Parts: sequence; C-alpha cells; structure tokens
Amino acid sequence: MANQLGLSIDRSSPVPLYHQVVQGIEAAIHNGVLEPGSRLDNEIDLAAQLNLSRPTMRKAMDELVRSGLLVRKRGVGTQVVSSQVRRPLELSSLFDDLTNNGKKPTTQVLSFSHMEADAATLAALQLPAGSKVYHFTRLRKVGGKPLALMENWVRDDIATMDEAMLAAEGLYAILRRGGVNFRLASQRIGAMIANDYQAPLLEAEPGSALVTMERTAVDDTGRMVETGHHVYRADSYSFEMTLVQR
Amino acid sequence: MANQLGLSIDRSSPVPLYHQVVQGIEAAIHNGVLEPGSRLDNEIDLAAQLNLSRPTMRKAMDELVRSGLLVRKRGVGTQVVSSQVRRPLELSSLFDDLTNNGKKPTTQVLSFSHMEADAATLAALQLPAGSKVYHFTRLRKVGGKPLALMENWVRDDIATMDEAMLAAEGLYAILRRGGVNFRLASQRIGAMIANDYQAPLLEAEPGSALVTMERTAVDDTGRMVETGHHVYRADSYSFEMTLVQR
DNA sequence: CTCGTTCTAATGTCAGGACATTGAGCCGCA
DNA sequence: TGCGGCTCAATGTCCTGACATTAGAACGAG
Repeated sequence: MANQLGLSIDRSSPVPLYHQVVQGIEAAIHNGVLEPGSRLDNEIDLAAQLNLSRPTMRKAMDELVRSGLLVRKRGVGTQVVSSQVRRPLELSSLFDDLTNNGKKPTTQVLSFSHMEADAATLAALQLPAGSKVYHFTRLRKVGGKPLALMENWVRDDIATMDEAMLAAEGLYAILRRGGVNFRLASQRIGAMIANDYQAPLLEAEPGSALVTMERTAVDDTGRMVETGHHVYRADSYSFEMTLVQR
Repeated sequence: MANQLGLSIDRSSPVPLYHQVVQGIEAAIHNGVLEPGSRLDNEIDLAAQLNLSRPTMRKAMDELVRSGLLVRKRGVGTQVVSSQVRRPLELSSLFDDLTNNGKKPTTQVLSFSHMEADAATLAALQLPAGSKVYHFTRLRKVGGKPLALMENWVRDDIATMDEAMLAAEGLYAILRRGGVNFRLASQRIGAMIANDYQAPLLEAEPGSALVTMERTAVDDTGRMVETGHHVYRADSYSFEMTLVQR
C-alpha cells in the first residue's frame, strides 16, 4: 500500500470497493493523516495507487463530497474541507441516538391502545378509512431525568407491538425488526410552552420552554409507517445538523 | 421521443445529459405523468429510449434516489415514492426563503459594528487572534409583524457591508455577491423563553416560546464565513425538513 | 396441493477509455 | 513592465462492456 492515504483494499471482502475507499478516507481524515485544507492526489493517481479504476475512485470521492468532507475544484484538485464537521442529521430514533452516545435511556409507557385511526391520523399515514393503528404515549428519561414526551401513531400491518416491547427498546428498532427499511422522513421542529399536562411529567415548571418535533416516516415501499408528536425539555435537548449545499 | 417519460434530451445543450434527465423525471413526477407508486421501466430500456448509456441514466436516477423521489429495489425495479415530499432543508437564508414564498420581508438593523472579534467568535470562525469581524443584530418583519431577531458575526475579508446594505437585502445575498460559494453549515435548533430584551422587539409577551437557531456556515474553500444566533417567534415559524436515509 | 428449486429480470458493482471544460500559471509580445 | 494568449493538469461528462447479486416468479417433485 504505497499510497498517500495509508489504506489498502480487500478485494475479497463483500464490502464494495468504493465503500472501502470512503471508509478509508473518512478514517484518514479523522485520524489526522489527511489534514484539513490539504490537497489529495488527483483521481487518476489515487486510483492507480489502489489498483482501482477511475470511476470507482470517483464514486467514492463523490460520496465524500456529498457528505461535505471533500471539496472538488475543476482544473485544480480536491481538498479536505476544514473538518469540524459533524455527521448530518440522520434518520434515527432518539433511543438510538442516546444509546450510541453511551447513555442508558429508560422508557415509560404512559398509554397504549390498538384502535381505529381518527381522521387526522388516516390523512397523515395515508390509510384507508377504518384502518387500525397503534397509538401510544411514552416518557423517556436519561439518568432518571425526564427528557422527552412522545406520542405516536403506527400502522398495525407491519409489526405487532405491546407495552412491554416499547418499554424495553426504541420504536424504530421494533419496526426495523418487523422488516421496515426507512427511506425518508419529513419533520417540523418548533417550540412551545410547557402546559399543565406536560410540565409535571417532564418535571419542569409550567411555562418553561419545550422543543417540539412532528415527524412522519416513510419506508422503501413508499408506505407511511409512523407519525408522531414529540416534545423535549429545551434545557436538555436540541437538534444538531449539518446542511450540505448541492 | 417514444419513451415512457415523454421527455427528450438536447445533446447540444450545455446542461449535462444526466441533469436533463433528472429535471425531466422531476417534472414528470410533479406533472402527474409518473404517479406515486408506479414503476419505471428498467435502467437499460430507459437508457435506450433516450439514446443514453446506462451509466448516464443511472447517474440521473442516483440523484433522484438520493433526493428521495425514487426508490430502487434490487432485482425488482424502480418506483416513484409516495410523493408528498417537500424539498430537503436547504442551505439558504431566511430572507431568501421568504421572498421565494412571495412574502416581502423587511429588515431593521438594530446595531452594527466593525470590531475586533472576541474569543468566542474567534473560535467559532477559526480566525487568528486580533481579526476583525462585522457584528450586527437585525429584526426581520413580514407584513409588519416581527418574526425573527438575528445576531451575526461575519469575517470581514470577504465582502464589505454596511447598515444600508443589510437593511435592503439578505446577508447571504451580500456574501454570495462577494464571491462566497457556500458549501455546508452546521446548525443547532432549540427553544427558549422570550426574555425582557427579546419580547418587546418581537412584540411578544415575555415568557412566550421562541425557536432558537445557531448556525456556522462554511464556504467551498473551507473558510468559516459567518456564525449567528437567531430567535424566531414560535407561533410564526418552524423548521421543516426532509431526511433521507443513506 | 405444497414446498423447495431453478430460472429470469432487474439493480449493483467494476473496468477502461475518450473527449470536454475549466483554472491557473507561464511566457512572449507590445 | 503589464497584459493577453497559450499550455497543462485536473476534474466533468459520457460511452461500451462485463459480471455479481438479489428478489420474485415459474416450475418441478414429492
């Protein structure tokens, strides 16, 4: 591996070559092998160094440019962008985010029912009249401190669930195990004042600030899978994201 | 143009072929020629119909998949996703968003100075000690109603600006005219309670909810260009976005 | 009639080449 | 000395071809 990046490619791996390159360059950037602002060798040379074709190398670099780690300039070259880049907001659940950060969230199921959907839910999930959905509210705590109050509606023809499952793991984990491949979600983030119902549950003063989030998630077959209204304590939670110009 | 999409491509146009295809399919989806959930012809046929090679066709479809308009399933085919998809949160300014929606925002510059940056600003913009920045606060109204209170710090070695310019147009428009090509921005969205300074300016009650946003924007050379703290009236503004699973 | 196997069609990956376009620096000419 | 044109190197676009992998349908045997 006599190359600039100090990485080698395993052609027997089931991981696609271009993806190995993506991971390799990401690692090189985070390890400091590639410093922010430094120029990479040109595509042709890099491909030759790794015994890859230029399209493969280019596809890898495309992904990195899209994710904002690299910047290409025609006629000039490719540079590492000034780092400090966090990962873009991903399609995941709060539960996953917390466990990935080493936290140990607990979930308390406040209500749970399997019922016929009302008109608003039918519209949000684009379901035919008379469809049944799961409807539940959960309170999530971290370190014993309340963080989020979540109300969700989930179509019932994908996975079965009950209170015990929701108390033990995240909603998205349950759905994924039921075979759902999430593709996209539209969400809206805003703010509100804690009302008399929310405040005691979140152990906050009535009148304190809450972050609100409404989300509807779509799977790879185009089905609307779940929709929910969440509120978070503003002093404990905020949404961080990285926007990339296309 | 004997093809499924009812589009034809212009090989003499300076617009890349794959991009013409992207625009064509987007138009077909929005016009209803391609209905949500319908299957597209396979890549090979589509390419043949348009007299394109498969990689070119594929590159176009890649973009549409990334933006969430199409869904590919290996061994099966490609489908139009269930629409209802808004555009993902883009890297733009509030001013642009409002004017694009037909609104006529007005800006009132509350303070403006060109001064040496404090420690926090130096860190946020990664500037050397002693650098000077523009610092200003603006109040933005729509239809005479206050919407946002914005405080920004901008490095001064890119574009020159003054109060009059800021009152007349958006910050990003000024910077773009100065040659800045924005690449990415990291931002954090949260909530807070209006304090005694903010409430009268926004014509809101002290104690009402505000949406907060902190953003730092980076240009294509990796420079941190601007950073800002914004607050919005929660009853008038929220952040809408579409997340795409990678 | 049911279940497992095979087959097929579609996307996923990869190679190698050709030419266009752009930016920047070099060089010569006025 | 200044300025314009030229050259070169890099990315941008597009092509042809090949094989791998997968999901689903068709088919066969029990």
